[in-house]
Amino acid sequence: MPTDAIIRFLENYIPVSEGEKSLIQAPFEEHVLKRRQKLLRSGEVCKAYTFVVSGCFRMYGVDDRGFEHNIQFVAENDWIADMASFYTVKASLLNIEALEASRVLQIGQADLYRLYEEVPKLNRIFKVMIEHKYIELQNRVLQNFSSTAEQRYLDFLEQYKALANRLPNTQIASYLGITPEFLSRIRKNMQTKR
Amino acid sequence: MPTDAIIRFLENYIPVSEGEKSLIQAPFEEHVLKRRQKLLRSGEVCKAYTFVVSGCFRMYGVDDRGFEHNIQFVAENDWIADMASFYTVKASLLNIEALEASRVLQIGQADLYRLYEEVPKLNRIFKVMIEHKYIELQNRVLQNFSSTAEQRYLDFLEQYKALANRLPNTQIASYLGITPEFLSRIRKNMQTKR
DNA sequence: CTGATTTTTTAAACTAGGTCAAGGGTACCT
DNA sequence: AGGTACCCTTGACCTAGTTTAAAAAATCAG
Repeated sequence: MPTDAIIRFLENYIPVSEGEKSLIQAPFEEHVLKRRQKLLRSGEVCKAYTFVVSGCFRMYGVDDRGFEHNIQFVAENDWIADMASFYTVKASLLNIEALEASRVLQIGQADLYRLYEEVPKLNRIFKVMIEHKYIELQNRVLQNFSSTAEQRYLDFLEQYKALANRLPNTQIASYLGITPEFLSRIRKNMQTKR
Repeated sequence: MPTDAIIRFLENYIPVSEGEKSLIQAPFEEHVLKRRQKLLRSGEVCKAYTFVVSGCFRMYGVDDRGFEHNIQFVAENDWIADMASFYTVKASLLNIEALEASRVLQIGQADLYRLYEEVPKLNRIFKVMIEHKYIELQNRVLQNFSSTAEQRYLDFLEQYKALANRLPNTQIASYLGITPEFLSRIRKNMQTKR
């Protein structure tokens, strides 16, 4: 069953009984996406919390000049949602797009809130999960202090080794907040250094 | 009682019974800080979750060249902690420093975890609280996309009107990721524009 | 296998923001 | 009242990263 992956994920935090398992698994719906297809478009309300079974997504915003800026990448066995939009039920400023053909499981607001009631320990699990997400985001902010773009690129490669190979450099540049042209120059520079 | 402020804060989320109130209030310890005094130094483990009763703090990191970068400001009726260090019990990369004479209430890890058991609804409240913190941090990341420093400064003034008046411009510059000199130039420019 | 789309690289001109150095203002401590 | 520490501003010069444009390389869909 594809929802087994969710249970495995949750059990990394706290064990879950058989009865709870079926309660949890029931409301999730499976979806298959092609490369480039979107889970969320800015302007829409983010109506679902998404678990990635396979594939890879980027979450990005668009600035006033139309440039895209990646905020995070999410691959298999992780969750993605625009929490700001999901919890406030307001239009999202973000987009979520598949970078590869992907398979996901989604749960809507109403179902998730019902689950919180039926399986109260989910509050604890999701609290911890969001703490992890917060820490990850804070590390992203901290990383941006490393003054030069080259250092940030090296940090990125170290932290997301596995992912980095799957991502086009244009996407990485957008994450680092530089142009693809400049990233290309950084890479060239790094070669001649060693 | 100073811990009443905490109850008022929690009741913004979910009502709390009298019995729960005293359970919650018991473990908090009050501390008074002078301007410049630190709640947390990088290298230490963040051992306490702090509620600000009055005053104002900045959380900042220091880059490899010794420059400080403010990550967030927190004023009265809000919480501050380095979650990364608090929850992982590892050395923090951050500092927390009073920008004004301040009064705080602190709870340690062990006490907080015991409280989560005694008053399970705190899991729900803290989950929501951390969601809010996450959203705030994500907005910070998004705001940084507004390409020019001037736009980011205007956004900051709009979002933190009240706080902005209390903060020296050097601190604001450090938050915006620019030098105080350049912020000064932006401000001069804005005057001549209108 | 092939044409089409996307990605990566190069290079030259340009700009936002940084650096360094110095002067003046303000607030607090004693 | 006077000193010390902090804060804000200004100017001249410098550099990391952008822009634009164009071509080479890689990847994808049919």
